[in-house]
Amino acid sequence: MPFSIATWNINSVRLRLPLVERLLREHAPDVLCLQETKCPNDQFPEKAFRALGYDHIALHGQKGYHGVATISRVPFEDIVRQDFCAVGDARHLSTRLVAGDRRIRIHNLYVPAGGDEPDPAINPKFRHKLDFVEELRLMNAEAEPGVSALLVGDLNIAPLEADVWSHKQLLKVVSHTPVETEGLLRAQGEGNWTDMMRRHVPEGELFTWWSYRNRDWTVSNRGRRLDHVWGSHDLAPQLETVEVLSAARSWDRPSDHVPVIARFADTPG
DNA sequence: ATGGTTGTTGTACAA
Repeated sequence: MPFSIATWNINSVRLRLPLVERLLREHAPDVLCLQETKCPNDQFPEKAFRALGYDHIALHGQKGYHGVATISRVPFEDIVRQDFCAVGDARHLSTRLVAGDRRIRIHNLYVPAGGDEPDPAINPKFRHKLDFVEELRLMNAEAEPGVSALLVGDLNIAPLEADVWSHKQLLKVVSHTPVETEGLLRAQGEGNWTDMMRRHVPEGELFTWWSYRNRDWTVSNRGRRLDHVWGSHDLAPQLETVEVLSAARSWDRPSDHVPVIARFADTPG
């Protein structure tokens, strides 16, 4: 059985429920990982997802800020919520499910944005972001024997030069500073993760986010790749496609992030 | 160099 997963920073799941429904109707991923739901668990619009065949819903929400949700057609075997940096933020949600002859652990993550000033000595939000990425180094794709792994979400860092519209102009801008990009790539390597988006599109610009602070995002195309799909190495040969739904940036009242969908083939034999 | 927009909440703050 093939397997597909979508990740999307939705920036309020209640406000943009029609957009999420459109994504599920038109692209029908097996699993959808949402970030920035900004929705307490008891107010999550579960009915709308069940109506579309997504009966299995794992939540880690909080009022007003952050919040992640994992929505699935297939049941979860296990659900874990990790409190990164022990500050009580709802920024991580881990689920495990069966897809064909595989078991897959899925980490859904929302890394702190980090504020505007890229100096941890004077900006506590940036300090928090760097600490969060440090903790991410401990998240290993091979942590569970016999279980494949995916790590998706808004990591709020664009690690490669081609992940931003101007490498030079963003070197001192939070999301693309060397301390962040090096930290993220270190976490990726130490955790035995494959960057599935770059496996599919090794070179050239690849963006998933365009600021609201440009009236028309298509004119200057000043994007960044803040959203990611990482997988355990065993899943890499199974990867068929990664699709960045850039068109969603122009949907009615859009999120500033667009969905990313990865599709995997069945294990041969 | 600066300011630009959006969502939630409350008349500020985070992104």
